[in-house]
Amino acid sequence: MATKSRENPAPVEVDSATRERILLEAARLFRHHGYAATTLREVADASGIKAGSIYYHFESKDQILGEVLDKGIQVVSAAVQQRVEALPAEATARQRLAAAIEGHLWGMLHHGDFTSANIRIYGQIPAAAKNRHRKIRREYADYWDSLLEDALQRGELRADTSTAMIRLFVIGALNWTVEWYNPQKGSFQDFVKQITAIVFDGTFVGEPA
Amino acid sequence: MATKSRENPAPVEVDSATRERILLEAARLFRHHGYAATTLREVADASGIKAGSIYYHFESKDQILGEVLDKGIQVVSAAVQQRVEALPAEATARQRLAAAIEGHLWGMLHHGDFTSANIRIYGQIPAAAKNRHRKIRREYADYWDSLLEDALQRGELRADTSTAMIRLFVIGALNWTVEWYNPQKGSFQDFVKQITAIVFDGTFVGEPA
DNA sequence: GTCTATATGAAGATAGAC
DNA sequence: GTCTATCTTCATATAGAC
Repeated sequence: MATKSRENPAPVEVDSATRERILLEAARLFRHHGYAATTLREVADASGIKAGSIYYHFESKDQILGEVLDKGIQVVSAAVQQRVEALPAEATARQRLAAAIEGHLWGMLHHGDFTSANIRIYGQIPAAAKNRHRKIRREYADYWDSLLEDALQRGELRADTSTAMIRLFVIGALNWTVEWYNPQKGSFQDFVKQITAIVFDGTFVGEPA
Repeated sequence: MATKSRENPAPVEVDSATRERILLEAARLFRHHGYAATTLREVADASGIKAGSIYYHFESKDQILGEVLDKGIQVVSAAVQQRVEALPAEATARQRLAAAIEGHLWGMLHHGDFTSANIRIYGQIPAAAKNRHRKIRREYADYWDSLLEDALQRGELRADTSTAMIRLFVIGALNWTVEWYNPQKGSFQDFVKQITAIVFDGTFVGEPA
Protein backbone atom coordinates (compact mmCIF):
# COMPACT_ATOMS: atom_id res chain seq x y z
CA MET A 1 0.00 0.00 0.00
CA ALA A 2 2.48 2.63 -0.99
CA THR A 3 0.72 5.93 -0.79
CA LYS A 4 3.54 7.76 -2.52
CA SER A 5 2.81 8.65 -6.12
CA ARG A 6 6.17 10.23 -6.96
CA GLU A 7 7.91 8.56 -9.88
CA ASN A 8 11.29 9.67 -8.64
CA PRO A 9 11.59 8.87 -4.97
CA ALA A 10 14.63 10.41 -3.32
CA PRO A 11 17.49 7.89 -3.53
CA VAL A 12 19.10 6.62 -0.38
CA GLU A 13 21.34 9.50 0.57
CA VAL A 14 24.73 7.85 0.28
CA ASP A 15 26.65 11.07 0.29
CA SER A 16 25.02 13.34 2.78
CA ALA A 17 27.21 16.16 4.01
CA THR A 18 27.78 14.45 7.35
CA ARG A 19 28.76 11.19 5.72
CA GLU A 20 31.26 12.95 3.47
CA ARG A 21 32.62 14.85 6.43
CA ILE A 22 33.22 11.62 8.34
CA LEU A 23 35.10 10.14 5.38
CA LEU A 24 37.26 13.22 4.98
CA GLU A 25 38.17 13.44 8.65
CA ALA A 26 38.81 9.71 8.79
CA ALA A 27 41.17 9.99 5.81
CA ARG A 28 43.02 12.86 7.47
CA LEU A 29 43.38 10.96 10.73
CA PHE A 30 44.31 7.66 9.06
CA ARG A 31 46.97 9.56 7.13
CA HIS A 32 48.55 11.16 10.15
CA HIS A 33 48.09 8.53 12.87
CA GLY A 34 47.51 5.28 11.03
CA TYR A 35 44.40 3.14 10.89
CA ALA A 36 44.60 1.32 14.22
CA ALA A 37 45.68 4.42 16.14
CA THR A 38 42.71 6.43 14.91
CA THR A 39 39.70 6.09 17.18
CA LEU A 40 36.13 6.62 16.08
CA ARG A 41 35.83 9.11 18.91
CA GLU A 42 38.48 11.25 17.22
CA VAL A 43 36.77 10.92 13.85
CA ALA A 44 33.47 11.89 15.46
CA ASP A 45 34.98 14.87 17.29
CA ALA A 46 36.57 16.15 14.10
CA SER A 47 33.28 15.70 12.28
CA GLY A 48 31.27 17.60 14.88
CA ILE A 49 29.22 14.64 16.09
CA LYS A 50 29.39 12.01 18.84
CA ALA A 51 30.99 8.61 18.39
CA GLY A 52 27.79 6.63 18.46
CA SER A 53 26.34 8.66 15.61
CA ILE A 54 28.92 7.34 13.19
CA TYR A 55 27.05 4.04 13.17
CA TYR A 56 24.06 5.66 11.57
CA HIS A 57 26.21 6.34 8.49
CA PHE A 58 28.59 3.39 8.53
CA GLU A 59 28.41 -0.18 9.68
CA SER A 60 31.91 -0.33 11.09
CA LYS A 61 35.33 1.25 11.21
CA ASP A 62 36.28 -1.31 8.60
CA GLN A 63 33.72 0.02 6.15
CA ILE A 64 35.07 3.54 6.56
CA LEU A 65 38.54 2.20 5.83
CA GLY A 66 37.35 0.57 2.63
CA GLU A 67 35.75 3.73 1.31
CA VAL A 68 38.77 5.85 2.19
CA LEU A 69 41.11 3.43 0.41
CA ASP A 70 38.98 3.21 -2.72
CA LYS A 71 38.56 6.95 -2.99
CA GLY A 72 42.34 7.40 -2.73
CA ILE A 73 42.77 5.51 -6.00
CA GLN A 74 39.60 6.71 -7.72
CA VAL A 75 40.37 10.42 -7.53
CA VAL A 76 43.81 9.87 -9.02
CA SER A 77 42.65 7.41 -11.65
CA ALA A 78 39.86 9.71 -12.79
CA ALA A 79 42.21 12.67 -13.17
CA VAL A 80 44.70 10.61 -15.18
CA GLN A 81 42.17 9.12 -17.57
CA GLN A 82 40.44 12.42 -18.14
CA ARG A 83 43.69 14.10 -19.19
CA VAL A 84 44.92 11.25 -21.38
CA GLU A 85 41.60 10.92 -23.15
CA ALA A 86 41.47 14.63 -23.85
CA LEU A 87 44.58 14.36 -26.04
CA PRO A 88 44.34 14.24 -29.84
CA ALA A 89 44.82 10.84 -31.45
CA GLU A 90 48.20 11.83 -32.89
CA ALA A 91 49.73 12.64 -29.51
CA THR A 92 53.20 11.20 -28.91
CA ALA A 93 53.97 8.74 -26.12
CA ARG A 94 55.80 11.52 -24.31
CA GLN A 95 52.70 13.67 -24.45
CA ARG A 96 50.47 10.86 -23.27
CA LEU A 97 52.73 9.95 -20.36
CA ALA A 98 53.17 13.62 -19.47
CA ALA A 99 49.39 13.92 -19.27
CA ALA A 100 49.24 10.85 -17.05
CA ILE A 101 51.94 12.20 -14.74
CA GLU A 102 50.21 15.57 -14.49
CA GLY A 103 46.90 13.90 -13.74
CA HIS A 104 48.43 11.61 -11.13
CA LEU A 105 50.15 14.48 -9.35
CA TRP A 106 47.11 16.72 -9.55
CA GLY A 107 44.77 14.04 -8.20
CA MET A 108 47.16 13.21 -5.39
CA LEU A 109 47.85 16.73 -4.26
CA HIS A 110 44.23 17.86 -4.46
CA HIS A 111 43.00 14.91 -2.41
CA GLY A 112 46.10 14.49 -0.30
CA ASP A 113 44.41 12.99 2.74
CA PHE A 114 42.83 10.19 0.73
CA THR A 115 45.87 9.38 -1.38
CA SER A 116 48.40 9.70 1.42
CA ALA A 117 46.23 7.62 3.73
CA ASN A 118 46.01 5.00 1.01
CA ILE A 119 49.76 4.96 0.41
CA ARG A 120 50.70 4.98 4.07
CA ILE A 121 48.30 2.43 5.49
CA TYR A 122 47.78 -0.02 2.64
CA GLY A 123 50.67 -2.17 3.81
CA GLN A 124 49.35 -2.25 7.37
CA ILE A 125 45.69 -3.12 7.14
CA PRO A 126 44.04 -6.51 7.74
CA ALA A 127 44.22 -8.94 4.85
CA ALA A 128 40.45 -8.87 4.34
CA ALA A 129 40.45 -5.12 3.73
CA LYS A 130 43.39 -5.49 1.37
CA ASN A 131 41.59 -8.14 -0.66
CA ARG A 132 38.51 -5.98 -1.09
CA HIS A 133 40.65 -3.07 -2.26
CA ARG A 134 42.97 -5.02 -4.56
CA LYS A 135 40.85 -4.96 -7.71
CA ILE A 136 40.69 -1.20 -7.98
CA ARG A 137 44.45 -0.99 -7.52
CA ARG A 138 45.04 -3.61 -10.16
CA GLU A 139 42.89 -1.75 -12.68
CA TYR A 140 44.82 1.45 -12.20
CA ALA A 141 48.12 -0.39 -12.61
CA ASP A 142 46.79 -1.97 -15.81
CA TYR A 143 45.97 1.44 -17.21
CA TRP A 144 49.55 2.60 -16.69
CA ASP A 145 50.88 -0.61 -18.17
CA SER A 146 48.87 0.00 -21.33
CA LEU A 147 50.33 3.52 -21.62
CA LEU A 148 53.85 2.21 -21.11
CA GLU A 149 53.44 -0.71 -23.52
CA ASP A 150 52.27 1.75 -26.13
CA ALA A 151 55.32 3.95 -25.55
CA LEU A 152 57.57 0.91 -25.77
CA GLN A 153 56.04 -0.21 -29.06
CA ARG A 154 56.62 3.23 -30.52
CA GLY A 155 60.27 2.92 -29.58
CA GLU A 156 60.16 5.87 -27.21
CA LEU A 157 60.50 4.02 -23.90
CA ARG A 158 63.77 2.50 -22.73
CA ALA A 159 63.76 -1.21 -23.53
CA ASP A 160 66.32 -2.56 -21.06
CA THR A 161 63.81 -2.59 -18.19
CA SER A 162 60.38 -4.24 -18.10
CA THR A 163 57.34 -2.00 -18.28
CA ALA A 164 56.15 -3.51 -15.01
CA MET A 165 59.31 -2.38 -13.26
CA ILE A 166 59.16 1.05 -14.85
CA ARG A 167 55.57 1.39 -13.66
CA LEU A 168 56.45 0.34 -10.13
CA PHE A 169 59.38 2.73 -10.02
CA VAL A 170 57.57 5.71 -11.54
CA ILE A 171 54.32 5.39 -9.60
CA GLY A 172 56.28 4.78 -6.42
CA ALA A 173 58.32 7.90 -7.03
CA LEU A 174 55.26 10.00 -7.90
CA ASN A 175 53.31 8.70 -4.92
CA TRP A 176 55.99 9.73 -2.50
CA THR A 177 55.90 13.34 -3.67
CA VAL A 178 52.68 13.80 -1.71
CA GLU A 179 54.81 13.34 1.40
CA TRP A 180 57.14 16.23 0.68
CA TYR A 181 55.59 18.51 -1.95
CA ASN A 182 55.41 22.06 -0.66
CA PRO A 183 53.12 24.39 -2.67
CA GLN A 184 54.83 27.40 -1.09
CA LYS A 185 58.08 26.61 -2.88
CA GLY A 186 56.84 27.15 -6.42
CA SER A 187 53.79 26.70 -8.60
CA PHE A 188 52.18 23.35 -9.25
CA GLN A 189 52.90 23.83 -12.96
CA ASP A 190 56.64 24.18 -12.33
CA PHE A 191 56.58 21.23 -10.00
CA VAL A 192 54.96 19.02 -12.61
CA LYS A 193 57.41 20.20 -15.26
CA GLN A 194 60.43 19.34 -13.11
CA ILE A 195 59.15 15.95 -11.98
CA THR A 196 58.22 15.02 -15.54
CA ALA A 197 61.64 16.05 -16.82
CA ILE A 198 63.38 13.87 -14.23
CA VAL A 199 61.13 10.88 -14.91
CA PHE A 200 61.61 11.19 -18.67
CA ASP A 201 65.27 12.22 -18.93
CA GLY A 202 66.83 11.59 -15.52
CA THR A 203 68.83 13.61 -13.03
CA PHE A 204 72.13 13.78 -14.94
CA VAL A 205 73.02 15.70 -18.06
CA GLY A 206 74.83 14.28 -21.05
CA GLU A 207 75.30 10.75 -22.25
CA PRO A 208 75.41 7.69 -20.02
CA ALA A 209 79.03 6.96 -19.06
CA MET B 1 84.91 -1.38 48.51
CA ALA B 2 84.92 -2.91 45.10
CA THR B 3 86.34 -6.33 45.37
CA LYS B 4 86.67 -6.74 41.62
CA SER B 5 90.18 -6.34 40.31
CA ARG B 6 89.40 -6.71 36.58
CA GLU B 7 90.40 -3.70 34.54
CA ASN B 8 87.78 -4.52 31.92
CA PRO B 9 84.48 -5.17 33.62
CA ALA B 10 81.85 -6.57 31.30
CA PRO B 11 79.88 -3.65 29.87
CA VAL B 12 76.17 -3.42 30.36
CA GLU B 13 74.86 -5.90 27.82
CA VAL B 14 72.99 -3.55 25.52
CA ASP B 15 72.73 -6.03 22.73
CA SER B 16 71.98 -9.38 24.24
CA ALA B 17 70.49 -11.89 21.85
CA THR B 18 67.04 -11.52 23.40
CA ARG B 19 67.16 -7.74 23.17
CA GLU B 20 68.13 -7.90 19.49
CA ARG B 21 65.41 -10.43 18.86
CA ILE B 22 62.79 -8.14 20.39
CA LEU B 23 63.96 -5.27 18.17
CA LEU B 24 63.87 -7.39 15.04
CA GLU B 25 60.41 -8.79 15.70
CA ALA B 26 59.12 -5.35 16.65
CA ALA B 27 60.44 -3.95 13.37
CA ARG B 28 58.79 -6.73 11.43
CA LEU B 29 55.45 -6.20 13.16
CA PHE B 30 55.61 -2.41 12.97
CA ARG B 31 56.29 -2.79 9.26
CA HIS B 32 53.33 -5.03 8.58
CA HIS B 33 50.73 -3.80 11.06
CA GLY B 34 51.81 -0.31 12.04
CA TYR B 35 53.03 0.98 15.38
CA ALA B 36 49.75 1.36 17.25
CA ALA B 37 48.31 -1.90 15.98
CA THR B 38 51.31 -3.89 17.18
CA THR B 39 50.90 -5.10 20.73
CA LEU B 40 53.76 -5.93 23.04
CA ARG B 41 52.13 -9.30 23.55
CA GLU B 42 52.64 -10.00 19.84
CA VAL B 43 56.22 -8.81 19.97
CA ALA B 44 56.83 -11.03 22.99
CA ASP B 45 55.20 -14.07 21.37
CA ALA B 46 57.31 -13.66 18.24
CA SER B 47 60.42 -13.29 20.39
CA GLY B 48 59.74 -16.42 22.38
CA ILE B 49 59.13 -14.70 25.73
CA LYS B 50 56.16 -13.36 27.70
CA ALA B 51 54.94 -9.78 27.51
CA GLY B 52 56.10 -8.75 30.97
CA SER B 53 59.66 -9.80 30.18
CA ILE B 54 60.02 -7.09 27.56
CA TYR B 55 60.24 -4.55 30.36
CA TYR B 56 63.48 -6.06 31.56
CA HIS B 57 65.07 -5.00 28.26
CA PHE B 58 63.14 -1.84 27.42
CA GLU B 59 61.47 0.88 29.43
CA SER B 60 58.46 1.24 27.13
CA LYS B 61 56.98 0.54 23.74
CA ASP B 62 58.08 4.05 22.87
CA GLN B 63 61.72 3.21 23.49
CA ILE B 64 61.49 0.20 21.19
CA LEU B 65 60.01 2.44 18.51
CA GLY B 66 62.91 4.87 18.82
CA GLU B 67 65.53 2.17 18.40
CA VAL B 68 63.74 0.61 15.45
CA LEU B 69 63.48 3.98 13.69
CA ASP B 70 67.11 4.90 14.27
CA LYS B 71 68.40 1.56 13.08
CA GLY B 72 66.35 1.91 9.88
CA ILE B 73 68.41 4.95 8.90
CA GLN B 74 71.72 3.82 10.37
CA VAL B 75 72.01 0.59 8.39
CA VAL B 76 71.36 2.43 5.13
CA SER B 77 73.58 5.38 5.95
CA ALA B 78 76.48 3.13 6.92
CA ALA B 79 76.26 1.14 3.69
CA VAL B 80 76.17 4.31 1.59
CA GLN B 81 79.10 6.00 3.28
CA GLN B 82 81.20 2.88 3.21
CA ARG B 83 80.80 2.52 -0.55
CA VAL B 84 81.33 6.17 -1.38
CA GLU B 85 84.43 6.41 0.78
CA ALA B 86 85.91 3.32 -0.84
CA LEU B 87 86.07 5.12 -4.20
CA PRO B 88 89.32 6.61 -5.51
CA ALA B 89 89.64 10.39 -5.28
CA GLU B 90 89.33 10.79 -9.03
CA ALA B 91 85.90 9.12 -9.22
CA THR B 92 83.30 10.97 -11.29
CA ALA B 93 80.05 12.28 -9.86
CA ARG B 94 78.22 9.52 -11.70
CA GLN B 95 80.42 6.94 -10.01
CA ARG B 96 79.96 8.50 -6.60
CA LEU B 97 76.19 8.69 -6.93
CA ALA B 98 76.05 5.17 -8.34
CA ALA B 99 77.91 3.96 -5.24
CA ALA B 100 75.44 5.85 -3.03
CA ILE B 101 72.45 4.35 -4.83
CA GLU B 102 73.89 0.85 -4.60
CA GLY B 103 74.59 1.31 -0.90
CA HIS B 104 71.14 2.70 -0.22
CA LEU B 105 69.41 -0.16 -2.02
CA TRP B 106 71.66 -2.77 -0.42
CA GLY B 107 71.14 -1.41 3.08
CA MET B 108 67.39 -1.20 2.57
CA LEU B 109 66.90 -4.63 1.12
CA HIS B 110 69.16 -6.38 3.61
CA HIS B 111 67.44 -4.81 6.59
CA GLY B 112 64.01 -4.55 5.07
CA ASP B 113 62.01 -4.75 8.26
CA PHE B 114 63.87 -1.82 9.83
CA THR B 115 63.86 0.39 6.75
CA SER B 116 60.33 -0.41 5.68
CA ALA B 117 59.05 0.09 9.22
CA ASN B 118 60.82 3.43 9.28
CA ILE B 119 59.39 4.54 5.95
CA ARG B 120 55.88 3.34 6.66
CA ILE B 121 55.35 4.54 10.20
CA TYR B 122 57.43 7.71 10.42
CA GLY B 123 54.48 9.83 9.31
CA GLN B 124 52.20 8.25 11.88
CA ILE B 125 54.07 8.29 15.18
CA PRO B 126 53.64 10.74 18.07
CA ALA B 127 55.39 14.07 17.65
CA ALA B 128 57.77 13.36 20.54
CA ALA B 129 59.11 10.23 18.87
CA LYS B 130 59.49 12.13 15.60
CA ASN B 131 61.49 14.87 17.27
CA ARG B 132 63.91 12.42 18.83
CA HIS B 133 64.46 10.72 15.48
CA ARG B 134 64.73 13.86 13.37
CA LYS B 135 68.45 14.55 13.81
CA ILE B 136 69.60 11.23 12.39
CA ARG B 137 67.34 11.72 9.36
CA ARG B 138 68.64 15.22 8.81
CA GLU B 139 72.25 14.03 8.86
CA TYR B 140 71.57 11.41 6.21
CA ALA B 141 69.82 13.96 4.02
CA ASP B 142 72.80 16.31 4.43
CA TYR B 143 75.13 13.60 3.23
CA TRP B 144 73.12 13.17 0.03
CA ASP B 145 72.95 16.91 -0.45
CA SER B 146 76.73 17.10 -0.32
CA LEU B 147 77.01 14.40 -2.99
CA LEU B 148 74.48 16.18 -5.20
CA GLU B 149 76.04 19.61 -4.72
CA ASP B 150 79.34 18.15 -5.76
CA ALA B 151 77.79 16.63 -8.90
CA LEU B 152 76.14 19.96 -9.68
CA GLN B 153 79.39 21.88 -9.34
CA ARG B 154 81.08 19.50 -11.71
CA GLY B 155 78.36 20.25 -14.25
CA GLU B 156 77.12 16.66 -14.32
CA LEU B 157 73.79 17.13 -12.54
CA ARG B 158 70.80 18.77 -14.19
CA ALA B 159 70.63 22.40 -13.08
CA ASP B 160 66.95 23.24 -13.65
CA THR B 161 65.87 21.58 -10.40
CA SER B 162 67.18 22.26 -6.89
CA THR B 163 69.41 19.63 -5.32
CA ALA B 164 66.96 19.45 -2.40
CA MET B 165 64.15 18.50 -4.75
CA ILE B 166 66.32 16.00 -6.58
CA ARG B 167 67.26 14.44 -3.25
CA LEU B 168 63.64 14.20 -2.12
CA PHE B 169 62.59 12.68 -5.42
CA VAL B 170 65.45 10.20 -5.69
CA ILE B 171 65.45 9.01 -2.07
CA GLY B 172 61.66 8.77 -2.17
CA ALA B 173 61.82 6.67 -5.31
CA LEU B 174 64.59 4.44 -3.93
CA ASN B 175 62.82 4.03 -0.60
CA TRP B 176 59.68 2.78 -2.22
CA THR B 177 61.51 -0.03 -4.01
CA VAL B 178 61.64 -1.91 -0.70
CA GLU B 179 57.87 -2.22 -1.03
CA TRP B 180 57.92 -4.02 -4.37
CA TYR B 181 61.42 -5.40 -5.04
CA ASN B 182 61.25 -9.12 -5.73
CA PRO B 183 64.60 -10.94 -5.53
CA GLN B 184 63.11 -13.86 -7.46
CA LYS B 185 62.75 -11.74 -10.58
CA GLY B 186 66.42 -11.14 -11.21
CA SER B 187 69.70 -10.59 -9.42
CA PHE B 188 70.31 -7.68 -7.07
CA GLN B 189 73.11 -6.53 -9.37
CA ASP B 190 70.76 -6.24 -12.34
CA PHE B 191 68.17 -4.50 -10.21
CA VAL B 192 70.68 -1.88 -9.08
CA LYS B 193 71.88 -1.37 -12.64
CA GLN B 194 68.35 -0.76 -13.95
CA ILE B 195 67.32 1.56 -11.12
CA THR B 196 70.53 3.55 -11.44
CA ALA B 197 70.06 3.89 -15.20
CA ILE B 198 66.53 5.24 -14.73
CA VAL B 199 67.57 7.67 -12.01
CA PHE B 200 70.51 8.94 -14.08
CA ASP B 201 69.08 8.94 -17.60
CA GLY B 202 65.32 8.57 -17.25
CA THR B 203 62.68 6.25 -18.67
CA PHE B 204 62.59 7.58 -22.22
CA VAL B 205 65.16 7.25 -24.98
CA GLY B 206 66.40 10.05 -27.15
CA GLU B 207 66.34 13.79 -26.68
CA PRO B 208 63.73 15.69 -24.68
CA ALA B 209 60.92 16.76 -26.97
C1' DG C 1 19.84 11.76 12.76
C1' DT C 2 22.01 12.40 16.89
C1' DC C 3 22.29 11.68 21.59
C1' DT C 4 23.76 9.16 26.30
C1' DA C 5 24.96 5.09 28.51
C1' DT C 6 27.04 0.85 28.56
C1' DA C 7 28.58 -4.11 27.34
C1' DT C 8 32.74 -6.41 26.30
C1' DG C 9 37.29 -6.98 25.33
C1' DA C 10 42.16 -5.86 25.16
C1' DA C 11 45.88 -2.63 25.52
C1' DG C 12 50.48 -0.78 28.22
C1' DA C 13 52.59 -1.13 32.28
C1' DT C 14 53.83 -2.80 37.16
C1' DA C 15 54.72 -6.05 41.24
C1' DG C 16 56.71 -9.65 43.07
C1' DA C 17 57.61 -14.84 42.88
C1' DC C 18 61.09 -17.89 41.12
C1' DG D 1 66.02 -12.87 33.22
C1' DT D 2 61.64 -14.57 32.88
C1' DC D 3 57.43 -15.69 34.77
C1' DT D 4 52.21 -14.95 36.38
C1' DA D 5 48.80 -11.93 37.89
C1' DT D 6 46.75 -7.66 37.88
C1' DC D 7 45.84 -2.43 37.75
C1' DT D 8 43.98 1.05 34.89
C1' DT D 9 42.53 2.86 30.76
C1' DC D 10 40.33 3.03 26.55
C1' DA D 11 38.83 0.81 22.29
C1' DT D 12 34.58 -0.80 19.04
C1' DA D 13 30.10 -1.46 18.93
C1' DT D 14 25.14 -1.64 20.62
C1' DA D 15 20.58 -0.11 22.80
C1' DG D 16 17.25 2.85 23.25
C1' DA D 17 15.74 7.82 24.42
C1' DC D 18 14.77 12.05 22.03
